[in-house]
Amino acid sequence: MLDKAKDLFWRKGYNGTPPQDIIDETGLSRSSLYDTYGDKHSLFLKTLQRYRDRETVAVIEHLDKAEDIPLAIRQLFQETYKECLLPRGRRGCYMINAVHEMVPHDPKVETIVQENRQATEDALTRAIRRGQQKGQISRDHQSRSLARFLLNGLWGLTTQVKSGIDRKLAEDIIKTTLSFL
Amino acid sequence: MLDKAKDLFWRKGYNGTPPQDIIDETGLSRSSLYDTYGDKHSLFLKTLQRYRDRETVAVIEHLDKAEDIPLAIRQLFQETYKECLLPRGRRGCYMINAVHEMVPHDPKVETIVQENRQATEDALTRAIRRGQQKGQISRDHQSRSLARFLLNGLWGLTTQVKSGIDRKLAEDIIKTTLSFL
DNA sequence: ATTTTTACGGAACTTTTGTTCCAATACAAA
DNA sequence: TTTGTATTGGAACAAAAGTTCCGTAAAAAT
Repeated sequence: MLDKAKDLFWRKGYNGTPPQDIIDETGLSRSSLYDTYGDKHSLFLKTLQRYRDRETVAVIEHLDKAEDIPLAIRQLFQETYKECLLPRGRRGCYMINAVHEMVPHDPKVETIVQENRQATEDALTRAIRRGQQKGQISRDHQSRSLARFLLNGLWGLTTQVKSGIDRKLAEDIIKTTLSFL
Repeated sequence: MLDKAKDLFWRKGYNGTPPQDIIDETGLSRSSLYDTYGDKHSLFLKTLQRYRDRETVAVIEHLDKAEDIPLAIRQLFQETYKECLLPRGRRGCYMINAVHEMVPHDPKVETIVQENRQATEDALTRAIRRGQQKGQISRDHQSRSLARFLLNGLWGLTTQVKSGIDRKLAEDIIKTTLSFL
């Protein structure tokens, strides 16, 4: 159920998804929806937390378990690219959509997004530090600065994909970005 | 008038700005608003075109006139940072807000955004090519690839600022990104 | 088997949103 | 001065959004 609601919010945004759509998509009754999840805003928060608990945690594990760090980072970029496109058309990244639609006027969403951002930066930093120790990644910059740089490129990529760039362009961006490691 | 409407859309988004707010902010009467600008969507398109005709054109001129290319690019990043914050709080970049809120389901907005993106990429490419000829910028990558890379970093930055990163973090990202030129 | 809890269908209600209409007023051109 | 043209204030409307309520049915617990 939460996944279906998440999918709707993902593709059409929070404001673009009326309760009726959620009811149609999930098959849940109107009253059950409100009884179980509270109002629409609470429901959205639950889907956002669910996203963090699944997707973000998976990314962090992926990085923490990686042996070949440059490869793991390349995979992260490529997976992010795919996730922004599928299924059913350009939809961007759930967290970053939330940044744009909700963060400036929604403290609860802001908190989740910032925690999420920080956790990802930390995981990237750990991975890069290990990569530097292994000699897989340049030591010209501090691991944390590189992590921030990569995260910035990743966030840029999600927006570019949503704006409609084609696959070749995306790969050129990824290639150039990763060449600096 | 268009600037006041633009400012509202910028801070609160298209869906977050009801006609009443536009009326209150501009002092225009309800009927004049609809007589002069058509419906809300047409009004939004006009503000977006206005943004392109002013801000984007200014960026392109800035790049095309620059002598010290790395400096000009640094200024572009720093100006973008400021523009995302002021006035009246984090608001991001007008074009990129439009990407997130409108592009996936609005062909007219999509067209404007893509033209805008392409024009900026082209201007960055010209500037980088000149910088490479002058020996100010590394020739390790093609000018167009570097331009795409920078644009990606710029778009990432606008989102990060909107998400609430502080000044130091923004400067670290800018510094690392520009160090690869 | 009976009580308690949970879920459902659907009517109904309040706001908000986006838009139109019209009569009255100001303004410009003739 | 008259005549035509914008501009305004504001009422009014239809549709959509978000939420609540309630009587009934299904499920679980006792």
